[in-house]
Formats: sequence, C-alpha cells, structure tokens
Amino acid sequence: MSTEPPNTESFNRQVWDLVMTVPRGRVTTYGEVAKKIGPPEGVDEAEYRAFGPRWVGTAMARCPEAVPWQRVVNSEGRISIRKGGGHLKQRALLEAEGIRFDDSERIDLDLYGWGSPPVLRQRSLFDGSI
DNA sequence: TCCTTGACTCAGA
DNA sequence: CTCTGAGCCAAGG
Repeated sequence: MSTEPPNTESFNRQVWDLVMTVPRGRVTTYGEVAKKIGPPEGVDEAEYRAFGPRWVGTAMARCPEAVPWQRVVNSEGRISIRKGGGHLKQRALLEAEGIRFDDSERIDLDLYGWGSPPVLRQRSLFDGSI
C-alpha cells in the first residue's frame, strides 16, 4: 500500500466528503485532509504520516464532479502540476474565487488556508496587506 | 519480466 | 532557495 490505502472505496469517500466542506475562496492541503481523516483500520501512524497525503492525492485524481477539487493544494501552498494540464484549470478556478497567487506561484496559507484566522483575511481583503 | 509512474511531505545537505 | 532520499506499492507498457 502506498499509492492507495487498504480500503480505497471508504477512504476516497471520506476525502471527498471532507473536501466538499471547504468553502469557496479557501484552500486546504493534501496533508491537512489526511490528518483530519486519520489512519484507516490496520494502518499505523508512521505509515499514515508517510503515505496519507499521497492517498489523498490519488483520491482527488478520481473525485466526482460535485467535489471542489481545485481547493486542495500542496503543503507549500502551490498547485501540484500533473500531466493533462489540470493544474492550469485549477489556478483559473481559484483566482475566480478571489484567491491570489504571489510572484512565486504560491498561495498564502495563513490567508486562504481553511483554518486561518478570519481577522487576517478581512484585513488583507480590505487593504491588500500581508 | 523489467521499468516507469503516480494531484505528497518532511528532514537533511 | 534547490535538490535528494525515504516512506514503499499497484498498474500498465
């Protein structure tokens, strides 16, 4: 098991359900999603820490239409590039939601991260600072 | 059968 | 900041 968890069906469903709750204009990471879900039965913590994020990525690669897949980025706050050009559409969708990318193609997770403080976001939206 | 390829992350150098 | 290795497996060419 590495690219896929023991019970792929169940794990994927959990990933999709969770991502469904990420609000418009916000992003989360593969690692954060994995952490919130926690290791499936029979998978020890160490292994899950190592592969959970990848399993989430695999799940996202197969998500249903209704899932806001564009709101999941990597731990650096960058869009993971893959073959097929999906990353280009992802960037467009995120910008359309009001998410800004800095000069190095990175999203400020303190600002747009799922769990970031509202205060920070408001101030930034107001004067463009931070 | 062998080799490549995955929507990841973190620690080290 | 960049680049590697480790973690370690299934599917397809």
